[in-house]
Amino acid sequence: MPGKKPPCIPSGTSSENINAPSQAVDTSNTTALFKGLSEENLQSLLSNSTVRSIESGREIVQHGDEVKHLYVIIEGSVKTLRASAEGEEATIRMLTAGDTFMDAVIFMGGTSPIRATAIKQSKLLMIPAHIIRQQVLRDGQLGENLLKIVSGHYKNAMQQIDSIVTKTPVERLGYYFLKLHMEQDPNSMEVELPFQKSMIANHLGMKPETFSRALKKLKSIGIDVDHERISLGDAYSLCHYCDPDTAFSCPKHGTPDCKPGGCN
Amino acid sequence: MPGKKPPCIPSGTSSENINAPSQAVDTSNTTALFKGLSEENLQSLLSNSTVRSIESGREIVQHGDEVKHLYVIIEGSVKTLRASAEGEEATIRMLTAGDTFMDAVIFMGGTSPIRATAIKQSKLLMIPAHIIRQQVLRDGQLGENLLKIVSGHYKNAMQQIDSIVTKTPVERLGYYFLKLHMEQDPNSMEVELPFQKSMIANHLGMKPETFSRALKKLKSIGIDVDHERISLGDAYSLCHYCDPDTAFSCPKHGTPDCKPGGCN
DNA sequence: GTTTGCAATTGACCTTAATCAAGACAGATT
DNA sequence: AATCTGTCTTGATTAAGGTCAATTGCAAAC
Repeated sequence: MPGKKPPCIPSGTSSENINAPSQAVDTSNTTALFKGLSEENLQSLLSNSTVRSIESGREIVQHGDEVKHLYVIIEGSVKTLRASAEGEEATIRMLTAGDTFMDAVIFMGGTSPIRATAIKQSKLLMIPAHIIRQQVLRDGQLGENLLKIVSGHYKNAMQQIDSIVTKTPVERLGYYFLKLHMEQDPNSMEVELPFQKSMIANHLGMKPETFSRALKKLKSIGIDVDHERISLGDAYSLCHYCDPDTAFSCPKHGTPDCKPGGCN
Repeated sequence: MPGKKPPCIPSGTSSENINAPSQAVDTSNTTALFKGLSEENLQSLLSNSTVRSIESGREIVQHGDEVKHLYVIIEGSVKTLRASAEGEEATIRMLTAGDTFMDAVIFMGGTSPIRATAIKQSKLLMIPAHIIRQQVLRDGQLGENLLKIVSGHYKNAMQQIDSIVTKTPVERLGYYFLKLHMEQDPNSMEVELPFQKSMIANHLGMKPETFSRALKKLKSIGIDVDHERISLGDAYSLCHYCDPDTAFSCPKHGTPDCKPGGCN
């Protein structure tokens, strides 16, 4: 396997390190991490943190690194993935502003089982791992916030497993679109793909070619994708791909037209 | 899809409910959950808990249930899984004594995205979810313990995703055997399958037939499986299926014979 | 306006694991 | 011992998705 060699360059490269200005971080909508923290505890986190800019494509954390920070994305996007020695990748999460990562890893013990890569020019808030670990013992609210965050990741991972094992590529794609639709704007008939198609394909456990063919099949039921714009035929066209779990948080749930995949 | 109907009978069936005798639970080796808790906080958890026996095959939590307890397995085994309406299942975890479940779910918000089923006659300690949530805010140690547990689950889920996406069935099986080998007894040349083969097959994202054929291939490299006994040809025969992450916690790591899958 | 580069698409082909259908085997029951 | 039951194994076939290779399309760079 020549050619595609896993990058072995030490990270921490051409990136400016600024000392954490607490005003640089919007603590209100940025994250569930800071929710409900006392002013004192919040400051204690922020005053120890730094902000760092990183350019697209750079590795933030490598497989096997000792993880020294919890990261909050201030702007840009990042993906987390597992990569095999053969160069094959399995994308775990794709993140945008407000998301955190390495939040779970710092409680795992041992080195990082995942890699994190910037997929856009990004600005990251870095909170030292030892500060987090220390403060969790004192601040129950922080613990609860982290538990909610990590549990959420776990839930997504379980859905990802489920998708890959039990669903066809077309169904996986439909399900992914549905979730995008719901988190972006459940009333709009347009959805936007927030990431590169090949990256989404990998996240859904399929090859770009298969992704492309799946798009074609969705077109035949009224879901048209032009570049990164998805337009839905009618408001219910994605409902077929719904699962009971997602239905629960859907405004259309209960409507006569709501027939999630399994109920028929 | 006739025949295999998803069970829609309310749970909470023929199961004896005993009021939590704290001496019924071995708090020392049972769980990471209780580790380092003050006597007072531990008692506060246990005094509110109940113990329940459940027979093999019974549902403990169904998809969509509101989850009212965190469960600790005192004896027996349990699996957690996601099931589609078509009757297809994706096994997430397979648990034995000392393991906890619904630990993450109670922090997710909403109803349970997974099902839990007893796969052996089991005895469970049930700690009310509201007690846990409440106590996390007061007891940082409990929060840390839960974070470690849930992060561990997340890590396993990521490895599961990775396995299914990037590895062949034989590799997945080898990897699974390796992990069994390491957690059971890294020095023994014998490993025991703790679960039914068809269940392991599902957990690894393959059909029982494929599992069976994978066993055959492993036999040709000296890993022989007779019923639930796995015997290894030599101590390093599973090393080929190792990943850098697992290598890290392997006693053989660093040995000249240690060549994890990717290093060659 | 042309060129270059990358992502996405399309088609032809092939590999792999799922499917379907028997058959083997062990453990329990009588 | 004989039957039954469920699990596992084995073989033949199929279909889904991967692979390979060529092409399109767009956007940035020249």
